[in-house]
Amino acid sequence: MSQTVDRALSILPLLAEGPADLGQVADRLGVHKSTALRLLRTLHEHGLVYRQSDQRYRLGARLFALAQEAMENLDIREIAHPHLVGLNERCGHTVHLAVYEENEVLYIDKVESRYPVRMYSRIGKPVAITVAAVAKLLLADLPEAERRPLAEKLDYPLYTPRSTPNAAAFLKELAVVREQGWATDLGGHEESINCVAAPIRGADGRVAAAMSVSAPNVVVTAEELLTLLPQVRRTADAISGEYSGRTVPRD
Amino acid sequence: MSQTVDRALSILPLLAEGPADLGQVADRLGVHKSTALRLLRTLHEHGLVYRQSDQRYRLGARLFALAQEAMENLDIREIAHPHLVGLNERCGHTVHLAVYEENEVLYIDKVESRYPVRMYSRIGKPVAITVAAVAKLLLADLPEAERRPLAEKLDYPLYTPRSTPNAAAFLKELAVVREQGWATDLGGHEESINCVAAPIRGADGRVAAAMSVSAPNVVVTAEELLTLLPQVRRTADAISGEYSGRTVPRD
DNA sequence: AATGGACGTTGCATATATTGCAACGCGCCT
DNA sequence: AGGCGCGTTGCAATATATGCAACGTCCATT
Repeated sequence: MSQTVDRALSILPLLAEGPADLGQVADRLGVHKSTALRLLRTLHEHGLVYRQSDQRYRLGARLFALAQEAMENLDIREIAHPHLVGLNERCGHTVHLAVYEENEVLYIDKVESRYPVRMYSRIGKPVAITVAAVAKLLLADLPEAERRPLAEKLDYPLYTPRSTPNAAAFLKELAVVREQGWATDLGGHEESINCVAAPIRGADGRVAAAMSVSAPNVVVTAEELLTLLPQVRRTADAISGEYSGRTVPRD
Repeated sequence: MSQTVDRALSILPLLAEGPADLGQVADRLGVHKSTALRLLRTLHEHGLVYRQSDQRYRLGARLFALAQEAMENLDIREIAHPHLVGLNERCGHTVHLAVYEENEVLYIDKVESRYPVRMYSRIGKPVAITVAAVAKLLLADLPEAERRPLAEKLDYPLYTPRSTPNAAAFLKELAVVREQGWATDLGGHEESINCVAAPIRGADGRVAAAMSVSAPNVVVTAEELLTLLPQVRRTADAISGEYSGRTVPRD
């Protein structure tokens, strides 16, 4: 909509790939070097871009600060955090909190497993949307008109033989998940990792976030993990109650 | 330099404070609503801004993703991380990694204390530059021509009675730190928290990053914490060796 | 030591993209 | 119903971003 801003913002993902010099940036934007220079300068003034000692540009520090600050203002995260920690203390496994946003599901909080074997994930990173238990819950609650086109637009990478293979299977799974009110990922993303997840609902009853407990096979079997389901649901419900303003936090 | 981009980017910190609607954004930018709308739309297309269900804008998902990617490109972080974890396993306290960038010092990694009492800090957040042990190391190594003006430009907030009071005291402290090759913060930021820090150097001998161990008085006294100094320095040196390509990581 | 090239930077004229305005549509509350 | 607040759109005016060409600097090559 705004060409100048559009160009400037296009620089960011470009630099996310790695540092680049002025010429490279100008080329990839398809603009004159002087134009690229001025855009980079503006980004620089705002701290989004940093000029390292070899004169090349890379993403800047303020980006972290902004992301961090924004995180803190996601109030669902604030409300949920103590509950996630509590659950982690009780069961010991990795606990995740995720939300849906613009065709993506992303982790916004995480409490690490207290077992030595941990799973790989990062808050802020988009989730494997076709297999993750939290993603199933979040997508299952989308309006039909949004869910179907999205499902058909997605890629269905076969992380493992148990990964969701295609849109049809995914939509079927989502229907099951919506019905039962919880979801699992049994080795669909990484062969040896299982997850159980439950939805967190806002005042309007819509799914506002989802949380999960994950553990590798070497620590607990899938069956054992499933015995935690009631605990996970209780925790999610507690968060829902607080988030929707029905209950107050206990101190 | 570029008015349009400048305005657009000014929206980001504004939204970091919390969600805002179109009118608020326009007011704070000092532009017409229609202008603000178009800027927000462009930011939206790039995923930096998200429109929540109540129509208000807040920072979007791609910002998190970008911040993450930017982090990953800081290769010093990658190299240092296992060392930080190792040190944390040995001493149990909170371990921080920080770098200097554009008149700021910021944490880029952190391993949480294993004691129940933890200190408050966030990666991505600018550090209390006048008192933090890591900041002293990073600034102490700046060229004189850069260090002095910076020191004089800084504010010297009195977090505690032991905070660095002014530029003169700070520059003196930096000279000591540069000489001895390590730094401390003994209750200068928060009354009950002490830190010991050591520098990480690149191939050219310049300080590329700094790491610290922090613990509250209730866990260990300042004297006890200081006994960890050799360990901290060994860890920092190990990272330096690997970062500068002199040694190879042991696996 | 001299030369060539690559790269970043600046001033300037042009044209294009951005701006503010005014009007419209929509939902909400009185 | 009617008025108000808010977001949205088309348009004309002009402020603004753009590409160009020239310059400076650093580095590698002859």
